[in-house]
Amino acid sequence: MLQRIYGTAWESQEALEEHLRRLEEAEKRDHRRLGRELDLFSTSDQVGPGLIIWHPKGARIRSIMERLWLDEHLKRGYELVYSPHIGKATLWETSGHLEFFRESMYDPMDVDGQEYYAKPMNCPFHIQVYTSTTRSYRDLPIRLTEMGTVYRYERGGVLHGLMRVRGFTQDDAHIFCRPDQVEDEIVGVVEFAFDLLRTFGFEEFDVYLATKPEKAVGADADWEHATESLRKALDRVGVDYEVDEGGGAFYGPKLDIKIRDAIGRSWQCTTIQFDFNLPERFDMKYDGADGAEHRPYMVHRALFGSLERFFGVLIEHYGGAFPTWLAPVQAEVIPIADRHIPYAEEVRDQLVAAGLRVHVDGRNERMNAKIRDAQLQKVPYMLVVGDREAEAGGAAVRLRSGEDLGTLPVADVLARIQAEVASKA
RNA sequence: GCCCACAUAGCUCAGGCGGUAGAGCACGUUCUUGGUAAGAACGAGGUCAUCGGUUCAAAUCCGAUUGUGGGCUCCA
Repeated sequence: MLQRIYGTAWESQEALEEHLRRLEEAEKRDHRRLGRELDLFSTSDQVGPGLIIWHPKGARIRSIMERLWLDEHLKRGYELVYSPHIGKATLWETSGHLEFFRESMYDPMDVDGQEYYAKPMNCPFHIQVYTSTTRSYRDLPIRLTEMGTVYRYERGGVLHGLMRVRGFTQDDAHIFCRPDQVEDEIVGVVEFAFDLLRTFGFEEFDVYLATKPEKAVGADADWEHATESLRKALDRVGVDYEVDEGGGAFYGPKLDIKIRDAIGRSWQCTTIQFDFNLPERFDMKYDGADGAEHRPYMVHRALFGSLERFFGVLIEHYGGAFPTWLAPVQAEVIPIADRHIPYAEEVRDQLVAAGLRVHVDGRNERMNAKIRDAQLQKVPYMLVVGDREAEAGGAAVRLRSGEDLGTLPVADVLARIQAEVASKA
């Protein structure tokens, strides 16, 4: 009989204690625990493992992420598309997914005698946009983006909270361009990625450039050009990276960005991948200046990676204490006694009218309990209102750090929160 | 998918070497109307994950299934 025994060894008592502290810190930040405590999301046995139910507070944060995502993409020349969640077997035969990715796909459903598969990736659909008409070299680059929800069969033992799931939404985009545009496109994507990740509070990154593996499709010259453009782009943007020799996908070289969270853990989110396979399979082309047909370069990229995973990382990074611009509830108005509820609602209405997310704690509890609960919910601003505040037309401001700002006019409270939101601090 | 462990109230857990279960928090009602991290009393809430086996009797023992956690492998 075989028995597995796990153990760890430490050089010193201090090293062990440090390790235990980290474990404890990680447990406090565990997104599954915070997801429940802060009422952000859940999973349900009735729905199925690896399928995420976004609750109002989690969905609030997601919608903020999605708005930012859309604005930034439109600013950067991407065009928004939407595609269906299922597609015919022939589509996945053409794409090669049934040949190479079948074990991650769910069994097909029968629709009028045709087999349809839930999509594990968005690319074939975006390619349909491209191939729906003839393309000129003047049309390129074409950048198509979509919050695309995909379904992948993941083995039971690997599922984990939001980090590894069976249905997830990618902030997907596909860039189709000419060889001479590749480098600038990659620079654009890399800069975009760092901008976006920094906005969400991440400062440290590990970048990996994965090159051609043994088994690969596509011409050597294309691989070289693509890999070179990745290198050059990284140099131009000025980031350090490691080369993962032979670690690319069979269809193209790639660049992965891992982010370091507040307690030093590393998470894979952003991925930028060339694809020499799909353009061939779907016979994508454009008319060149020379009058001949050419194959466009294709780049897949996801910056958040998946919204689910990124949200999980965000929760752990901030330990649930989201910055004000992301916080599902930005301010909790705390009436001291029942008679202050109408005034509390007035304050809330003023702030909500100005676009803030504000809630009144009108429960029959003592102010102390309401403050405690708002603290535990990690609400950035607590606005205590009693006789004095109602009289003065203000609110006593307490921050979740415990700091007491004293009584401020409602207009000042609004200005302060708005400034904080605008700075995304 | 593989190895190991676990599954008792919404949450965190206790108990139960076989005779149908408890606490704290949360929830409801009432009292209280309180000035910066938990006011009080009362109440409701569980076919002890599911299915099957052993037994006079299963929440408890056994098996399977499902789910969860940790690890392996793979990925967004």
